Amino acid sequence: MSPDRPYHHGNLRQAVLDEAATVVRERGASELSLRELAATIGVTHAAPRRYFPGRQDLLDAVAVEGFARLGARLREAVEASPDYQKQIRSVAHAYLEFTISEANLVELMFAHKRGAGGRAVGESAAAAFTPMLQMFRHGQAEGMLGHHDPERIGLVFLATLQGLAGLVNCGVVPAGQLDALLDDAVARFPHGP
Amino acid sequence: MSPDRPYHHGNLRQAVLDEAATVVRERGASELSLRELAATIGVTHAAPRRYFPGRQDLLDAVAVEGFARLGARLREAVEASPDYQKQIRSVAHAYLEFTISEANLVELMFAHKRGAGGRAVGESAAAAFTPMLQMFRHGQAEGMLGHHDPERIGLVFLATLQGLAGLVNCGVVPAGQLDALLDDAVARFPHGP
DNA sequence: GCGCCAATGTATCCAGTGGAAACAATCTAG
DNA sequence: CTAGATTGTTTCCACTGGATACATTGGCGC
Repeated sequence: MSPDRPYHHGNLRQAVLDEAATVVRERGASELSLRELAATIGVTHAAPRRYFPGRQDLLDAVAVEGFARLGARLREAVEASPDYQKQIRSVAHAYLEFTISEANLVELMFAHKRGAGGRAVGESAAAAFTPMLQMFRHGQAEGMLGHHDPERIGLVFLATLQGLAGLVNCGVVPAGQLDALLDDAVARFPHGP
Repeated sequence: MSPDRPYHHGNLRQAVLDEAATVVRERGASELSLRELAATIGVTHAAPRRYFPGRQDLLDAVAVEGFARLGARLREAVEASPDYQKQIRSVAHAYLEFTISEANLVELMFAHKRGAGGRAVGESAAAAFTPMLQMFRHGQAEGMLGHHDPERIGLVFLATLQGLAGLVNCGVVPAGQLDALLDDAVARFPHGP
C-alpha cells in the first residue's frame, strides 16, 4: 500500500459508484470487475463491499443513477416548450440521444431482474418517465389525443422509442435511418379518433 | 468416468446447444456456466470447446436458433390469414407471446454486440423479420398504408412491439395492461395520410 | 484385415472473479 | 483518554473460462 494515502478514502462510496458508471458506460456491465475497479481506485477488493454487499447491488445503484440522469433529460425536454407538438419531438430526440449514446448503461438499466432487490431501480425508472406521461396528460387536455387514456398512449410511445433505440443499438436498424424512423414514429402520436 | 458410456458422445454439438438453450431460457444467459453444462451432459468441460471455441460462440449459436424459432412463429402468424387487418394483430400477438414467454432468450438475442463475431446473429435476425416486412408491403399494395415506405413502417411497428415486450419484462408495465396497450399500438398501423 | 491419421474427448494447469470471515487501523462520542 | 463503532486489509474459498498436452476412438487407404 502506498503510505502517502490515508487509510480512509473519505468518499469511497461515491468513488466506487463513479468508477463503476464509467466502466459500464465504456465497456458494458458484464465487463465490470469488482477487483479491477477496487484496484483502479486504490483500495482492496473487499473495501467496496462495505457499501455494496454484492455485485448486483452496485449495478443497481448505477442503474438508479442512470434513470435519474435520463429523467432529468426528459424533464428538460418537456419544459423546453409549452407546445405539445414541440414537446413530443423534443422528448423523442432526447430519449433516443441518451439511449443511443449511453447504450451500455441503458442496457443495464432495463436488464434489471424484476423481483430481485431491483425494486429501487423500478421506482427510479417510474420517476424518470413521469415527466413524459404528464406531457401526454397535458396533450389530452389540449385536445390533441382524442378520448384515449393518456397513460396508455404514453406507454406505447415510450415503448416505441425504447424499441427503436434497441434496434439501432443491436444493429438491426442502421443509425442513418433513425431520423426518418423517428419522424414516422412521432407522427403517429398527435392523432386520435 | 462411467465405463458404460461410449468415449464419443455421437452428437455432442447438438446436445451442448440444446442444454445451453434450456439453461438460457430458465436462468438467463449470464447464469450459463460452461463447466456445469458439460457436467450435466456428462463430458469434460473442455470437450464442448471443439465445437464452440469460446463462451460467446455458444451464446451466439443459441441466439441464432432463437431467431430461427421466432422467424417461424412470425411466418406462421402472417400466413394464417390473407387479411392484412388480421395479419397485423396475429403477428403482434405472436411476437409478444414469444418475446415474453422467452424473455431470457430474447434478452440474449438482442444483446449481441454488433461488430463482434455476432454477424451471423444479425443475419438470422434480419431473416426472422422478413415475413413481417413483407406483410407491410402487401398491406401497402392493398392500400392500407397510404404512400409511406412500408419498410419504415415495418421497422417502427417492430420497434413498438419490441419496446412493449421490454417494458413488460423489466416490470415497468404490468402484464395485465399488455392487451390494452397492444390494441392501442396495433390501431396506429392501418392508417396513413 | 491392418496400420496410420484425423477427429473427438480427457487431464491438468492457469489467471481471474465474487464472496466470506477474521483482523487491523482510524475516527468519534463520552 | 479510552471504548466502541467505522472503515480497510488480509487471507481464504469455490468457481469460472481458457490453454495445452495427452489419450481414445473411428475411418480411410492399402
